[in-house]
Amino acid sequence: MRIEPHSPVPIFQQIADGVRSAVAAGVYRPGEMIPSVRQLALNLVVNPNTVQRAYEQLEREGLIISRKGTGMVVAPDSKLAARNGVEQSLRQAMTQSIAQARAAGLPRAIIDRAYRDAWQQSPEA
Amino acid sequence: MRIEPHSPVPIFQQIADGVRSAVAAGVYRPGEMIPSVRQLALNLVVNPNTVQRAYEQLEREGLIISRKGTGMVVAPDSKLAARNGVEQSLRQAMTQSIAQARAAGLPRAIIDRAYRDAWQQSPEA
Amino acid sequence: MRIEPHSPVPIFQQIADGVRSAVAAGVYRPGEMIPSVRQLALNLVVNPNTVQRAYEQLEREGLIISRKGTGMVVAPDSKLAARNGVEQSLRQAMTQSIAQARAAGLPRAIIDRAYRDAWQQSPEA
Amino acid sequence: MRIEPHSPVPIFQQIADGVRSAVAAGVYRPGEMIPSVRQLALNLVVNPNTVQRAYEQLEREGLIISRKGTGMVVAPDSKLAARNGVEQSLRQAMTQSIAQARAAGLPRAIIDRAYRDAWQQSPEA
DNA sequence: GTGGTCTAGACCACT
DNA sequence: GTGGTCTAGACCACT
Repeated sequence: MRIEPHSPVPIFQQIADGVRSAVAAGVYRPGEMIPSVRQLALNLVVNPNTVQRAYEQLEREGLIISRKGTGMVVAPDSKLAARNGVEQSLRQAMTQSIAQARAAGLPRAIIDRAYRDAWQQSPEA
Repeated sequence: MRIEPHSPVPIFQQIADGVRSAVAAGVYRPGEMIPSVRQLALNLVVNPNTVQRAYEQLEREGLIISRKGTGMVVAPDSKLAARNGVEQSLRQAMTQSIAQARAAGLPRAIIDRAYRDAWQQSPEA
Repeated sequence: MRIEPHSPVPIFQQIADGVRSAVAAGVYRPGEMIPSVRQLALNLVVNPNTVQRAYEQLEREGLIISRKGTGMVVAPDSKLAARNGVEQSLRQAMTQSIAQARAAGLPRAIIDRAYRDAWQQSPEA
Repeated sequence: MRIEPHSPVPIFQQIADGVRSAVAAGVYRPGEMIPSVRQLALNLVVNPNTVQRAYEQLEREGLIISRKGTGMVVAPDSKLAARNGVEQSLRQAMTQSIAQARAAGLPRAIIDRAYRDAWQQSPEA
């Protein structure tokens, strides 16, 4: 997981997105523990409070469960929920991108090609 | 043009994107004037300073030219430049969206469907 | 609104409860502004971050709306929502108190008297 | 006895409350032994240190007495003391709940109904 | 001035 | 060591 410090997307949001994605991909499975607040903060070279905020959001979403003194555990049935969350934000981004492109008068051929090219550039899962 | 005040994308950026898109679509043509800072600020319910910042960015991009005392004019040959700008940001957004979805393990069928659905939801140009 | 710094209830939670209560009571009405983060922090002799956290929670509950550069506004229809929130936490506290008292074998007469006495001690609204 | 791990009330406090309630109810009688630290920790799925802290508090209150090598014994005359402790915390909770509800403008009818409903929901002693 | 995010550093409850 | 809360202080976007 990489943090882009100059992105307009807040760092804590990037962290939450990254962990959600990892849960969706099955990197962390229900019942497993995810990195501790302090550990992940060290890895990402980020303040622990920032990681804490990301984890709080994921707990509100029901993806993880916090246990004092023990750590954070991936919630049961969280994989599907995470996948849905990722798909939802994908759809939102797609819709907005395409709407903007069409508003600017880009022809369908151009947009379709952008989509295909994006596929080829993205790393395989 | 709509402003989303809670988006992580700064408002001035959203405004710049919107105007660029309008130039690309030919809504504003080379030599024509675009809305005054105050006028657009009123329309979007936004502070004039914010519009000002957006216009400064577009001027740096060469899409518009300020004429003292009269206002901002669309630069000659700006339509193609605007189109290219819009396409570029489209490609960037697509690439990032798809990369995120694949990282989360979403299968191609899901992503393709999201793309098709996004097309149907977007208003015709 | 008073903060009890040694209460086990977190300060930010006490602040959120206090503002929710004020909205429910009609002290702040829909469309009106509530004290700024910094102002309330000064009043309560508390760090601005702590107030910020309380306001974030209220925004998630839909009771208030934040506007960058302007301040926080009470949401429309928020009074009823706030009242419901207060009533819900009242019921929860009551249920727990009574359950504990009965578990300890306190007779109904004692519990009823505690309830009546509590009424007399509480200040009129 | 149930522990709510996410309650703002510290776990050791919840445990102390539970044991005090049991003594008040006569579940544990003067001279009898209460569960060992380890045993109760296992039951509640809690760390022994936490139970230890709860017992220390009860010992300070004079409700239980530690006998080296054998365990904790319920103190003589402790039943009445425990009852008084439970009643006192009941009154405190009631007073605070009602004060909060009235501050939020809830009418008496609503509060009375919450009280009656709480009675019906609580299990018989 | 106003909200939003972040760092640095501290203390608490719990394991 | 682990999560949860809080202070002090800074910078950013927006009004």
